[in-house]
Amino acid sequence: MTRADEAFDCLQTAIVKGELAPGEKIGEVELCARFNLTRGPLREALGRLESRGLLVRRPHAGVSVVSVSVAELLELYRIREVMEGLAARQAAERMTDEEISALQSTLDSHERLIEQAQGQAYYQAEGDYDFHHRIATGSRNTKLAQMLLGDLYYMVRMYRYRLSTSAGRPHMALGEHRRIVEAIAQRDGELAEFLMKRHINAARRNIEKKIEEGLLSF
Amino acid sequence: MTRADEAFDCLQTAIVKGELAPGEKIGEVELCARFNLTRGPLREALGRLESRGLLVRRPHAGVSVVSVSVAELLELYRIREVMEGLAARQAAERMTDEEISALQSTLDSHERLIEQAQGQAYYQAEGDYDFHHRIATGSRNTKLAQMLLGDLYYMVRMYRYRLSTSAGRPHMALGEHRRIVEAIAQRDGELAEFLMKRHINAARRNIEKKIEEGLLSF
DNA sequence: GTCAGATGGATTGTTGACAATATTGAATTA
DNA sequence: TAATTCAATATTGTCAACAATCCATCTGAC
Repeated sequence: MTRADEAFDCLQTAIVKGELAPGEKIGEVELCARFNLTRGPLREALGRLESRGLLVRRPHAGVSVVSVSVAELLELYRIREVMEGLAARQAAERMTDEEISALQSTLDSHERLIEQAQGQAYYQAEGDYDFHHRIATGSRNTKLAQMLLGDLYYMVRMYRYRLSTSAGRPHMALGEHRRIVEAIAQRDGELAEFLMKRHINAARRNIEKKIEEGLLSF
Repeated sequence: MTRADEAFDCLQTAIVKGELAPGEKIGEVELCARFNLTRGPLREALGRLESRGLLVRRPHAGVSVVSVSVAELLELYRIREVMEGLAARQAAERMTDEEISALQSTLDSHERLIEQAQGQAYYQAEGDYDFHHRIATGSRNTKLAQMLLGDLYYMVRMYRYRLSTSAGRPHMALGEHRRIVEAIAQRDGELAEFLMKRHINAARRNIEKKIEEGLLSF
């Protein structure tokens, strides 16, 4: 692992976890001091992060974490809907039997986690992330998995940390997950796509509802 | 425009146009000499390109242009199908009337270009690119446009240059384009999505057919 | 008092040299 | 003769200094 990779990981998690506030204009030397880096690798990491849309960089004017809106979060869910629908369909066609049973096992442990840590949003979010992660890789579509895992999920997690809006509908989400896995196990790609799209659509509408209720501030 | 940006553009077009062969392991100093750059900006550009999946970089082992297969090209078309379907739907909902008439105008000029330069694959491909470009931006979905314009289209164009497989069905494609624009003009997002998906699906099957006929070598 | 312009400071962009590591080739041994 | 190990070399990763550019503040005029 090279220094630039370390810098990339550190900065990415820092942005996702909200340790670097959105819109915050932050200098390179300050970042170097904070993460014990030198400017060379840092700049490489900054370039990569800019290319992924997590921060913007104006020439001679410094870098700033991308400032975001709920409207854009909803747009992300629209993208997720179609892309993860495709991922579910291809996963149903291509996952090995071992992968499918492993997926079912993770759902079981998610269920236990939900029962144990009632309302602990963090674990729910992690379980959700695990589920979608497995299906993305199971699609055997390299670019699709790359775009989902490398771009979209990081942005969604960033919003999650920032708004602390991990749905709050764990049981319902788990049930939807089970039905999707069922469709995959039956190798019914069309149904898996339909269910996945509906699942993400429900999550998006849940956020919209919270906005209408005034529970999400901006 | 900074040196790193120049390097990024130069390298990207060089990769897309095939001037840098796939799988070719190329040294940094050679790249510097070729594009009149120093290693600092070059490395930044390399990081960005790696993050976009156009080249791979193993530590202490050099960079090499991503080597690709037709199977992966077909996977790209699967992704395009769902993403551009979404783009068409949102474009139908959100494009301004001015944008729509501009889109119709571009189709007219494409038609003239096809008539004039019969079989000149290059212009057809450029026209096709223009069409999809306008719809992606017209979706008003920042991230969606970014993913399509910044990632997928460059990869597709790379394959196009490499295989010189610009469909060869210009009139049919133009007709499909017209029907899509018609749906957008009528603000029928659902129809626009359906037609766009079918359009890209047809393009993918056209490539598959050529493979079966042995016209595409690898 | 306010706006315009210029200057100083700070920050970014760039460069070249230095250190660390993988590859390649040759030499040795089984 | 083939495989393996070792060393030389070339290439990449890293660093610190230099140059270019922007931003803010200060000064001056209207």
